[in-house]
Formats: sequence, C-alpha cells, structure tokens
Amino acid sequence: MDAREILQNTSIRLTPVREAILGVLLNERCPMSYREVAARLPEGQDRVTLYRALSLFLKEGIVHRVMDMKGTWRFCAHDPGHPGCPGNHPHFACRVCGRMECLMEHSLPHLEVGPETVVEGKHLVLYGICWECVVKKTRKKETGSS
Amino acid sequence: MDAREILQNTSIRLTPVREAILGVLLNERCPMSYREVAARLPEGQDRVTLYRALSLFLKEGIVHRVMDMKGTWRFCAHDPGHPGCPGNHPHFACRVCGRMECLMEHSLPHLEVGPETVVEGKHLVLYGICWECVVKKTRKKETGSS
DNA sequence: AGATAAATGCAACAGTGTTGCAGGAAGGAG
DNA sequence: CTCCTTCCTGCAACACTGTTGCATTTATCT
Ligand SMILES: [Mn+2]
Ligand SMILES: [Mn+2]
Ligand SMILES: [Zn+2]
Ligand SMILES: [Zn+2]
Repeated sequence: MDAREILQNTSIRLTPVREAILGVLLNERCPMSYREVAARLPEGQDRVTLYRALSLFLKEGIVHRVMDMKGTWRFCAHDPGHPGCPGNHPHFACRVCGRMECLMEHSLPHLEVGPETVVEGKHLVLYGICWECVVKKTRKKETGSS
Repeated sequence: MDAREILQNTSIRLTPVREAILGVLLNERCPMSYREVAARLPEGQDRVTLYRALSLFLKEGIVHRVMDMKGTWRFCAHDPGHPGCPGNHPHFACRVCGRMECLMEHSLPHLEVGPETVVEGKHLVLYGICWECVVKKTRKKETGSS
C-alpha cells in the first residue's frame, strides 16, 4: 500500500506535500524526526506544514510517534494490517548513529500501579549501540591496532 | 543526609548555588524539570548555572534523570543508600498536573535484542492520570451533577 | 466552473538546552 | 591569614523543536 492509497482511506485531503511526507516515512519504516523527514523532501519545504502533516497523520492513526533520547518526537508509518495498537511496542535508539528502530516483536510490560491511577500509555525506549555501529567500531579497532 | 553533606562527599566544590539546587531536589524527591527547580530558587538565578549544576550532579551520580512526555529532562535526587543503579526504575508521568513520580518498587524489564546490539540503558515511562488528579476530577464531577 | 472548506507558507513566538568568555569565588599551600 | 590556582557563575548569543495567527492558495464537492 503506497502513500496515496493510505491517504485516500482517511478523511483528510490528499495533497502533494502529504503524499511526499508519508512516502518518506513508508520508505524508511523507522521512527524519523521532523529533521530527517525534511532532509528527504524537496528543499524549501515549510517546517510548519511538515509538523502539521505529521500531527494529522498521528491523529488519523496512520503513523505512530516515539520520543527519542534527545527529546524530539519521531514518527513512523506502520503496516496498516499490523496487530495491536500502532506504536504499542518498545523501541531501540542508537546513540552513535542516532537511528531508532521499532522492536515490533516485543510487547510493552504490564506494571501494577496504585488502583486509582489511570495508565493511558507506556513509553519504553532501550538505548545503546545498534549492531551496525558495533560492527563498524569493531572493524575500526581491528584495522587500527594491526 | 542534607545537601551540604552529599556535596562534600563528592569531588565537586561546595557552593551556595549548588547547595540550594540540591536542597530543592531533596525536598521534593520527584523528578523535576529545570523550570520547576528554578521556581523554587531565589529569583534571578541564572539558567545556565542551573543546567550545569544538574549535569554535574548527574555525572557525580547524586541525581538521576528521566525524560518526560514533553521532551524535557527531569532530575531527581535519590536516597544515597538505595539499592541498584540510580534511576534504574520506571516512572509515571501525569498529563493533568504534569508531575512525575519514581516507581521505585518496580524494576525495568529485560528484553532480548540482537546479539550484537549493546543495550546501555532503558527508559520506561508510564503516562496517564495520577491518583490525586483522578480523585480531584471525580469530586468535581460529583459536585457538578448533584 | 464556482463555492467552500481546508491546506500551505510565512512571520513570529515560547521553551529547552548549549557554548564562549570575563569576572568572581572556593579551597589548598605556604 | 594571604596568595594562588582552579573552577564556578552570570551574561550574551546561539541552535533547535514545536506552536500559533494570518493571508493566500488549493483540493474537493455541487
Ligand atoms: Mn515503532
Ligand atoms: Mn526516578
Ligand atoms: Zn547505530
Ligand atoms: Zn496528576
């Protein structure tokens, strides 16, 4: 399912900007910051329009949103047929390359809190070094010391 | 143990500003944003000095840090004798009053990720409505409809 | 094609967090 | 106690994310 089709299944209007933005998210399939999305759009695209499109996608439920370790929101287009609520899974953030990935295979833990407290959602972010950055670092060390 | 004692147990210098800042954190015992800390300090206190003090406390291990749902860091002074790494517990954030609390009694879940991936830490934040705000809301509803 | 509701771009703003630098204070040595 | 060194403080300036208001343009329906 491409961006056009997905947008036509919602109540919002289909515009070139929105199609382009959703297209970027569908291409990468990992949570992206507004900045990362903007870098893959035609230069000169207005920041505000991008922010508003992302918020709208979120409201329509065609993307989910995670906060990374720098305090910026990242948006990710999920497969429309995926089980469970969108974004209802943990994420991993690499502090070296800055990328984030969805840990779709895991579910969020259940925690028992006070009986009156209302838990509306959970954010679980693991952070560290992704395997790609680990491999790169290992290679560099080997070639450096030999 | 008060702020003065804690600071003297570290390698950093004891200054009035730092004593005041740590004092605020010890008073509240919940993760506070720089803004919340500043509000409890003598007016005119420089923002940058506050940020630097908090970062230093973090490096020295006398506070821990959590990111809230608005993307701002919150700092919390833990009991020095508490078991486990500081901040190694989940948190709850209330979207009504904005307060955050430490769920000290719970531990962070273990997730199996790829063998090469290095997991350095985890952030688990539950969000919703704290019991105090739930109670307030219930009262308001009752008095409003009666 | 025309009407209408909504999307876009622009300017301006609020907030968090960082850096560089000059002056001032803390803590140790004598 | 006094001096000296080191580091802390406050200020100005900056980068970045995210929001709001408004005028103009565009998508969609009739
Ligand atoms: Mn995800
Ligand atoms: Mn905590
Ligand atoms: Zn990486
Ligand atoms: Zn509350």
